[in-house]
Amino acid sequence: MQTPSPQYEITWLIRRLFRAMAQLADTYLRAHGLAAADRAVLEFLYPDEALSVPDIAVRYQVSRQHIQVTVNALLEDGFIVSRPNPRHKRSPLFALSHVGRELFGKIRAAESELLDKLFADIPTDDIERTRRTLQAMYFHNLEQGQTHAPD
Amino acid sequence: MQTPSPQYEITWLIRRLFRAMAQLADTYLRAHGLAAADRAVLEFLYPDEALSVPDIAVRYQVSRQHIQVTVNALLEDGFIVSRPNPRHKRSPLFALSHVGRELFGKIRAAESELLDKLFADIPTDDIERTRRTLQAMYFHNLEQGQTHAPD
DNA sequence: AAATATTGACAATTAAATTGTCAATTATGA
DNA sequence: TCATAATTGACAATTTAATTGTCAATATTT
Repeated sequence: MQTPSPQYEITWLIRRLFRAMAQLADTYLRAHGLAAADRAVLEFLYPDEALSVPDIAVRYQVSRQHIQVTVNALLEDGFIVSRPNPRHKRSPLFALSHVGRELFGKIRAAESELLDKLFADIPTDDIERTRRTLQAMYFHNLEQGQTHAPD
Repeated sequence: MQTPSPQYEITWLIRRLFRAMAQLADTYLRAHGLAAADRAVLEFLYPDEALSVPDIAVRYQVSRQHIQVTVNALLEDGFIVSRPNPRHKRSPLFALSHVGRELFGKIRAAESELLDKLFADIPTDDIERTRRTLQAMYFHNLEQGQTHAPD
């Protein structure tokens, strides 16, 4: 009945925006044969980080078995490559292949056009503050947050 | 390789935060026997709005059949009540029951404590700007956005 | 070396949602 | 007004993303 707090509205908007974005993303990800989890994996590897399957699962906060399947498929499709892991002899590290990096770059480029339109009316300063606020929320969550580790 | 634009980071953070929030919410929603879709329906009705099943489906951007099932269950559990719809004789409007309003109020109260902690370090002005920015993104999306209407 | 933990592979299951279909209304427009 | 088109609720089947469980192999720790 009362107006909800801005904090509450932010969480509400995050939920609504996520759905809207996911729906839009699905259309163009499918065009490349990718699902949301594939995209997440490529995204984690894009900053030239080589990660193991359990590493990615922890970051994505998803079961390692799920990421295992995703990674195996991406490997099969040639979007990522495996290399030996100095810290675990059994569990290799994965990095983007040339093809994978090119693909993800293309996706990012297409998205950046959409984003420019989406943020066209919003002052630069507000964009930066929004980024900082969400970043702080995310850090806060990582500190407190229940780790997804039933294994 | 280059630093991503703040716009991109915002969308990335929305995706990550959604997952983190959903995981947390699941734990306390389950305690009341509710799923995410139940919560969404109660949330849409909380501002004393009476909506039909198709109305809710459009707002939640989800198939009307899915909401139909959700609404039927909430009705059965006594969290919502139906009343005649002056604009459609066949499709009733739904509103929160006393019990439903009380339940959702309790959920909101519990959440507001979590939110206070989450936003504790963030300046009020930044919170308000973040809200406005996300709101603008959401409106923008609603205007352009592909309506989910395969029916 | 023995005990413990992690990992990959595979299978079964769950949960949220979509899609399809049908009959009954309800709205529209010629 | 009457015929036609669209909407709605009910039900079923299917899809998809993900979890959970289990096992053997390998690593790590004590």
